[in-house]
Amino acid sequence: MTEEEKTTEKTILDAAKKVFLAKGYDGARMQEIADEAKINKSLVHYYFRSKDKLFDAIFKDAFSQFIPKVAETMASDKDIFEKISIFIDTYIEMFINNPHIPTFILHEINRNPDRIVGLFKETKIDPSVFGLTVINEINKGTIKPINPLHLIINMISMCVFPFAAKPILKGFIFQNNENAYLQFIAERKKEVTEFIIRSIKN
Amino acid sequence: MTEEEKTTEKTILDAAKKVFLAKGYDGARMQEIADEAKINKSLVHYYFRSKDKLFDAIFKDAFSQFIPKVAETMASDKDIFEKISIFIDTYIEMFINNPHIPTFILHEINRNPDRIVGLFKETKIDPSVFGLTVINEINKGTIKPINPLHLIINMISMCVFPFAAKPILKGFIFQNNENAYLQFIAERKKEVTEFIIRSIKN
DNA sequence: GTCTATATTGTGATAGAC
DNA sequence: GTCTATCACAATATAGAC
Repeated sequence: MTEEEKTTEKTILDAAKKVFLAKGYDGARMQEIADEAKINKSLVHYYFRSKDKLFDAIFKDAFSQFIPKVAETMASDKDIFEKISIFIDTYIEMFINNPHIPTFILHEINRNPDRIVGLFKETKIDPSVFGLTVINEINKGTIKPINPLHLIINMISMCVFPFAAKPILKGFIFQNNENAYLQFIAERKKEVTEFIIRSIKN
Repeated sequence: MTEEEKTTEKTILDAAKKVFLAKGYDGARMQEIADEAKINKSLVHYYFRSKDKLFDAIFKDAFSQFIPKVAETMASDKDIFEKISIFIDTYIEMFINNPHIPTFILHEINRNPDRIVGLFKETKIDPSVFGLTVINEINKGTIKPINPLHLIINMISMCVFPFAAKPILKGFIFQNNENAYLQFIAERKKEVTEFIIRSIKN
C-alpha cells in the first residue's frame, strides 16, 4: 500500500470513524458514511457486511485510546510527581487531537454495557500497576496516604470531563468562543497537575 | 389531582424520561415509551404531538439538574470548606438518585450544541457567584491562589465522571459487582472533598 | 470491485371510529 | 380521550448487471 493511495477499506473506516464519533451508533447513517467516504452505499456493506460490524471496528479503536496506558509511564524511573505530570499532559493532548472520543465512549458504553466484558481480554491493561506505584510512594513518605483508585479516577475525571462537556463550557462560559475554550483546555495541563500534586505531596 | 391517580400526561412524561435517559433521543422509540407508560402509542402523539416536543420537555428538566445550583450554597455564611463539602455531597447524592443524567446530558448536548443558546435564558445561574466567593477567600488568605474556573470544573469533573463511566468502573474494576461500585461512589463524597481541600487550604 | 435497483422492515405521525 | 388501522418515508441490507 503506497502512501498516496488509501485503500477503499481504509477510506471507509476513516469516514465511519468521523460519523460514528460525532453522532453515535443510533444517530449515524450508512448513507452519511458513504457520502463522507465519497463512495457508493453498497460498497460499505460489501466491505463490512453490516452497520454493527463496521461500528465494532471503530469502537474498539476508540476505546483503546480512552483507556490510558499508565503502565509504561509508571514503570519508568522518574519520580511520582513527574509521572503524574506526564500522564496528565499526554492524556489531555490526546483528547485535543481526538475531541469526540470522551462523549462517544461514555455514551456507547452506557448504551451497551455488556461490550465491556469482551474488551476485558483485548486491552492489556493491568489496573494494579498504578495502585502499587502509589502505595510504594506512600510507604516512602513522598505522598500522603490516599486510596489509589480514588486518585486515578480523580486524575482521569479532570482530564476527560472538560472535553465531554465542551458545548456547555464553550456556550455557557466562553460565549461560543472556540479559542477561549481551547486556551482553557491548554491551561489545564499545568493547572490539573499542580492541583493534584498540591493535594498529595508530603 | 389526587395523589393516587397520576394524570396521563404525567404518566407519559415519567415513561419518556426513563426511556430517553437510558437510550438517548436517537435510540429511543415512541413505541417503547408507550409500552413503558402502558398506554397506546397514539396517545403519546395526542399529548405531545411529536417526539421532538416530548424530548424537549425531558431534556430541559434533566439539564436543570445537571447544572449545579451553587448560588444558594455560596451565599450562606458557612466557611468556604464547608460550602465545598456541601456542594460535593448534594451533587453526588443527586446523581445517585438520577444515575443516567450525566451521560444523557453530555451526549445530547454534543448531538445538538445549539440547544445551549436557548437554555441560557431559562437557567437562572450566575457563573460569577462562585468565582467571586473564591477570590474573596484568596484575598482573605484562607485558600491558596487558584483560578476559580479551573477549581469549579475540577469539582464538577470529579462528581460527574464516575457516573458517566459507570459501566467501565463496574466492569473493569469491580467485576460487575454493583454494590462494590455503589460503595466506591459513596466513599467519594468524603474522598473528593478532602482531596480538594488539601489542595487549596492555606 | 463498483454500480443501480429493490426488497424488507422499522418508525414517526395521522385519520377516523367509538 | 382512547383505540385500530394505516400512511409515508427512512434505513439497513441484498440481488444482480457490468
